[in-house]
Amino acid sequence: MDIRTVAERANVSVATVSRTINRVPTVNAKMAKRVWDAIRELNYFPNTQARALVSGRSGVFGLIVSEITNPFFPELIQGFEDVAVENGYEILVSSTNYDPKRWELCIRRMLERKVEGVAVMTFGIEEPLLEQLAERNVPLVFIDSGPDRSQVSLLKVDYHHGIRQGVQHLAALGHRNIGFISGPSRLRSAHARLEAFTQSLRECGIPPQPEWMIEGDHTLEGGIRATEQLLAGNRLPTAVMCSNDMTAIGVLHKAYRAGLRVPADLSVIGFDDVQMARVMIPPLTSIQMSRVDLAHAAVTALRSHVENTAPQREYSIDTRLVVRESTGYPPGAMQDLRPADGA
Amino acid sequence: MDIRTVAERANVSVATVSRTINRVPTVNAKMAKRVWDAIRELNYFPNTQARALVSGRSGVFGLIVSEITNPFFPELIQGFEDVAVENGYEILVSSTNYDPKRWELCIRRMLERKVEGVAVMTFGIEEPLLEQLAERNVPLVFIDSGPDRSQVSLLKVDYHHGIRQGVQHLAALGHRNIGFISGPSRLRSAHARLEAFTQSLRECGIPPQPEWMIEGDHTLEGGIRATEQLLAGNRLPTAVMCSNDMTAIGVLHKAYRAGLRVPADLSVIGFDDVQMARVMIPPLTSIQMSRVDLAHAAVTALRSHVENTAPQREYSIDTRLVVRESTGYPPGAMQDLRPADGA
DNA sequence: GATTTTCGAGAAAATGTTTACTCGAATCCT
DNA sequence: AGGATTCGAGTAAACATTTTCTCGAAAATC
Repeated sequence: MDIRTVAERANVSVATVSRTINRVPTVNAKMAKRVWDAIRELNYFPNTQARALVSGRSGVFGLIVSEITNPFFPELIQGFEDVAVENGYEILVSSTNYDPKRWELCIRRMLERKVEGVAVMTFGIEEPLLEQLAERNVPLVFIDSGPDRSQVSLLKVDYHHGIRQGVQHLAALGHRNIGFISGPSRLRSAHARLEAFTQSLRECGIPPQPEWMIEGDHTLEGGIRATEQLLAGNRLPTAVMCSNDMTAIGVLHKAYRAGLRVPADLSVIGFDDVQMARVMIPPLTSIQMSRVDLAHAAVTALRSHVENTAPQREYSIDTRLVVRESTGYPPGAMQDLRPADGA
Repeated sequence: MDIRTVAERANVSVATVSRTINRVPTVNAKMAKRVWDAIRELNYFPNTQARALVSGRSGVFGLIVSEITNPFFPELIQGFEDVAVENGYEILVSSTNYDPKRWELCIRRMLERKVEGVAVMTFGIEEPLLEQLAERNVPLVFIDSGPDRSQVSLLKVDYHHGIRQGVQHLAALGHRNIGFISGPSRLRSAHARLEAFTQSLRECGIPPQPEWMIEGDHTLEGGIRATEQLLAGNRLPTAVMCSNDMTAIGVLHKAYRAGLRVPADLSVIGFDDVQMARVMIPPLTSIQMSRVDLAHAAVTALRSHVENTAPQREYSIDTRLVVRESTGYPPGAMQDLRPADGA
């Protein structure tokens, strides 16, 4: 069944059917009704590929994420899907798993399916591979930083705000010895978070301690390893901030293994505020970065490029501290804030 | 740049280029080389929409999941993506969030993009909506149960094996009072799990206690609520099995809130064995159902339908117990298995 | 060596849309 | 009222492929 069938049934030309479907205003209301009736009766819907072929527009946005199994990303994907579909776009999700081979496949898939724009929501970026997209003038959106070029937008995350809130929170509780487990150092965003941390530390008059700045990799295992490293040192910080929640969960786990009580012996702050943070034991204090905002901004940016309505180059995403129970007074402060029961 | 450009460059006809790309065996090796060279030099790749349009094959498989934010699903999606892409298919993922409105949108998206098959990996199924897919002869795969029709395959999960292992494990530890938090009762799979549980219980000579069979909804909140219900009763079981890991994590959380130690006061077993189970506090004993197996079987089933190579109607997926530390002797057994330190 | 068969490459139709162009009718202006 | 203009619907070209058919040349048969 195709548009011709509908045309015959409605006694109009195929062009009229097409115009009706695409809501071209010149079509007579009476005919439009005939067409819509025919469409409903036949349960017809247009063939996307034919449409895409002739119009040169696939109606698909690509979304590249680091790894779909990190709970941060599903929440992002969900948001992206929702707002994309709402605006009539389909999405093509692909995860790189930090593997260059997969990166290549990813890009290739995007290219083959002729996506109209790609949101690169991974934190590590393989610049040379993205060239292929840029070459073909595919609009792109990045988090934090990307090539400065037309057709490219940036989602600037205000790491500083949330991280400063976190540091101040810890400082207010009396912590002076605060560690940080960063993401992979080659990642700009990981660097930015670390930078925000040390700067916030200085603002609070606390000198950063290099021995407590550990490089993680944004995974559970990375968090566990980093904690081991911390435990192996001669002095332990009383609090540790993490570059993401998975890392923080790894820390929680290793602390439990090592018999360290959180927050009595060690306060922990995560970053992202994934759903799971709420039910960790203890519930994880974390810095929230809204996946919905991120997704919304990404789709908006992409849309504004393809439908070129004054494309904005930068969107800003803010972060804020969510205090739960993985942070408390440092050991020796002679107090324990942990409530007996809560929500 | 299109196939014509390649044809000119290679000095052959477009038909030959097409045949070369599609590896039709009749094309002369020498010409094929010329074509491949041209393709490489031009960095050409075929237009998927045109291809799909004429061949009537989109090369896309749909994947419908319940909710992408339940960690079970991302792992499944990842597996599905991997094996689909490996076989030259693209995937279109959509999540229903248990919302009939979204179900409808889901199906519509699948239909519009002309998917060649759909894996319905959600546990609740909206039969009437799926009619639309069946009508158009789209091959389908379901978990557990679905309409008995040609073009439909089933992934039969052997719940019994894993659940029996779980019950036996608990019984061996000395538990006689075992609760179960099921999924929504209208879900066949939830029912199947509950069934497997009560049967296993009987096999161990333990009479099932209706007051300890609580209906959850496969979410964190459901697990929390179910535990509250359990706590409100006059007798507490010494162990509780859950229909999925999210529920179990909710139980862990609520137990922590209520000051119940796991496993000293209450043993907990999950189902699915999501990645996160390993790092729960304490690490969660769970019944594993391999996402990779599931994904693999789903794609295999779909492929065998579209490439109709003797489509198999049923695939069986097994489950097995993974013992961690959320299970131990029941209170009063005067022993504590919890190790001082571990991995 | 002539006729038939096989083989492989090219020409062209077909796929389901959109959209520029065409063209008749209706409206408008003088 | 008659010509110009506007309006809206239909015709057909275009999109990038695949695939059927065609057809010439080479191979095989007698």
